[in-house]
Amino acid sequence: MFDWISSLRQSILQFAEGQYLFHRDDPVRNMHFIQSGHVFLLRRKSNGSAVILQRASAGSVLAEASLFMASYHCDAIVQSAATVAVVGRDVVQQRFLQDPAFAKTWADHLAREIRRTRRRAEILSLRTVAERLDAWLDDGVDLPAKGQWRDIAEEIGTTPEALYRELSRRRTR
Amino acid sequence: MFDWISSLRQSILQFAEGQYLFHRDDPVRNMHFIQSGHVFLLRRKSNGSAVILQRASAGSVLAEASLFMASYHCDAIVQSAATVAVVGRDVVQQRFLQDPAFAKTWADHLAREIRRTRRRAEILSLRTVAERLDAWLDDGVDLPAKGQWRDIAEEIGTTPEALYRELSRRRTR
DNA sequence: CGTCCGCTTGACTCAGATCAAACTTGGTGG
DNA sequence: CCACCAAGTTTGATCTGAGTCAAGCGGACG
Repeated sequence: MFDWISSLRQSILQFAEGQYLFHRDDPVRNMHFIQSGHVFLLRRKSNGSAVILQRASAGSVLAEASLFMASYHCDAIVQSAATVAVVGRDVVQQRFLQDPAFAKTWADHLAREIRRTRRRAEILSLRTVAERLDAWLDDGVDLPAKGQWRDIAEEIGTTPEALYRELSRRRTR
Repeated sequence: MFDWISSLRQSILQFAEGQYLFHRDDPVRNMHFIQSGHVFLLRRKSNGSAVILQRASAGSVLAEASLFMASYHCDAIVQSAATVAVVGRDVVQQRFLQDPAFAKTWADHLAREIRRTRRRAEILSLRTVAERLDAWLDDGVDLPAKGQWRDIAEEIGTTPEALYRELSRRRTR
C-alpha cells in the first residue's frame, strides 16, 4: 500500500480509538501513513463542536500539507483503532529534497488531496440535499452499505435524517 | 508575484471573458499562472449546471493539481479578461524533478491550496450565515470594501441578500 | 433476551432562498 | 455638468427545505 515509503526508517504504531496522534500547535515532528483504521483531522470551534477537515483511512497520508510547516493547525484523533506507520518529518523532508521520484509521488498525493477537497467544498456549496447527493454520486461512487449512511450525511454537510428522507424519496420514485 | 517561475520559459497571453483555457479531457500541455483577471475551474454536471472548483485570480496557479496528470478533469473558463503566464507542462515537470528548491516551492504551493480549500469546506459545513461569517472573519481577514461583498457571499455559500442582512444586523448591534 | 445503534417517519419550526421594489454609487456620453 | 445606465446594496414579504425533537422499528451482538 505504501511501497513508496517502505525504504524510509519508520515505526509501526497501534493507536486505540480516542487517542490523539497530535494536537493543534504541536511542532510537526512526524508524518503519519495510515495502514488501517480511521483517523480524523479536526478543528475544534470555540463552542466545543468540531469540524472534520480530513478523514484518513488505509492508504491516506495524515496531514500531508504539514510536511514543511512548523506546527499543526488542527488535531488528529483516532476514530477507530488504527495502525500507523510513523516516519520522522525530517527523514521525509530529506528524501523529498534528494529523490525526485519521491518528490513526484508526494506531489501526486497533495494533488489528489486538492482535487478531493475541492470537490467536497463544491458539493457543500450546493443548496439542497438532493443536489448534494447527486453531485456526490456523480463521482461514479455507489451508495455504500447501510451502516455508513451517517458518514455520507456528514460528508455532504447535512443531518442523517435529511439524508434518510432523500434516499427514501428516491427509493419510491 | 511569481518570482519562482520567472526563470522558466514562458509566454504572457491575454484572454478575453468567456474564452476557454482548456477543456475537460484535453491533454495537459501547459501550466497557467494568473497575473490578472479571473479564471474559473469548473465541472459541468450531468444535468447541465456547473460546479465551480477553483476561482483563480492574480497570484494563483490554475489547476496546479494537474502537473503530473494526463488530462484535465474540468474546464477552465475566463470570468473577466485575464493576463496569464503560460509555461510548458514539461518545462515545469523537468524543473520540478531537477531542482529540489523548486520542488519544495511547488509542494508548498499545493499544501497552501489544500489548507485553503479545507478551510473553505470547513466554513461551508457550518449551518448558519452568522457562523460562517464568523469563521471566515476568524482568519484575521477584515471585511473588504463594499463592492466585494457579493464575492464573500458566494465564498461562504450563501446569497448576497442573506449576507447583507447579517451585516446590517451586526452594524446595528 | 435485552440493549445499542442505525434507520424510518411524523410534527413543528425557522433560517434563509426567492422574488420584488426602492435607493446608492460610479461611470459614460452628450 | 447633468441625464442615464448598470451594478451593488438595502429592505420587505413570502415560502420552503431541512434542522430539531421525538417515537417506533429492526438487526447485531453480547
